Amino acid sequence: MKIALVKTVAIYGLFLAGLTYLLALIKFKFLVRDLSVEFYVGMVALLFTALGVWMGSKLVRKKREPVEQFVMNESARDHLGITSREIEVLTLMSAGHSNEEIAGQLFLSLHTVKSHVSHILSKLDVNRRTQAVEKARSLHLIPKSGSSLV
Amino acid sequence: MKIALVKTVAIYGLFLAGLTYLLALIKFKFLVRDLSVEFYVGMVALLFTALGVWMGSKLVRKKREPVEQFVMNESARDHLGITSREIEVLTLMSAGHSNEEIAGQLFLSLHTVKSHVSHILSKLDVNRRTQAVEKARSLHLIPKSGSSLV
DNA sequence: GCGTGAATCATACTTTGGAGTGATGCCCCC
DNA sequence: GGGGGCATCACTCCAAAGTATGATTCACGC
Repeated sequence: MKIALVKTVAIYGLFLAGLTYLLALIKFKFLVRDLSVEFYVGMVALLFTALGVWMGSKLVRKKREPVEQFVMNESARDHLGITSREIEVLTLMSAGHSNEEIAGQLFLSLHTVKSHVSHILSKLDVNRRTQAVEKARSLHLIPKSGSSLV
Repeated sequence: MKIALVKTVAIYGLFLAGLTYLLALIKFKFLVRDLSVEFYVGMVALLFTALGVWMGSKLVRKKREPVEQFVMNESARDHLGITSREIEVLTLMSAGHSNEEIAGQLFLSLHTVKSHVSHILSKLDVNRRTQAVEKARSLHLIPKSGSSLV
């Protein structure tokens, strides 16, 4: 994470240096002091401002993008003793599926699904599936609504 | 919204112009062509890059901050014909409350709550409360989980 | 090899949810 | 002043969810 940031900054730094050199070169090769210095400076300022905006937005976006994607809160899961199979059931529950639909999708009997759901409810210390989904989301055991899963 | 953005850009543009003028002035007043042009250009480039980064991050942040807070999707609500009372029930449903609990909190009979819930389900075109909550969230009829409400 | 725990399926039972239908009072609007 | 939508309450019926308890199989670890 931190290394990637430093690398990005370094790359932009090198890019900046190269661009500066190039500009100076162009000035001496082709413009030969004929153009006003103010105009030249203005061009440089514009160019580097644009570069700065680009670089800044790139850095900011790098910092924010990972917030969107889901990472499982493993410690909470382990602490509550919730198994991977229960997470599967929980995920389908959160999509609004009935026990019977979950049974169909996971190739289980309705009994087994009910058993899993019961365990989930007791482990999350709630007594309704809707509450279980709420709690699981707030504990980052399952993604927020709207996220796509396989 | 859009006006504020334009205003911000205009202010930064003016600031840029002023800074350019100031730099040119300084060059002619005090450095008098003694310093190498490359060094001068480098300074300008650095300064304006920094300005660009600042400006860029400012603009990006302006765009992202309001995303956090909840705004009701009025058009969707009106289009589906969902009433304010139904939104109240929906909100409590989304917190995982049972019909009886909702009845208690809103000082209603269980029958009335069931009636509201039925209307909500048919208006949202679903047949389970968990799905209704999912759909209502995705339509921005109710806040995402974790948001605080009165 | 024996205990432990996950995953599976089962039976029996209670509670909650949801569909269908209908009634009443209220307010707004033509 | 009558129709329409909303909010409220009511009753029935069936489906789904949840509780309780327990059996079986399998894998893992000491």
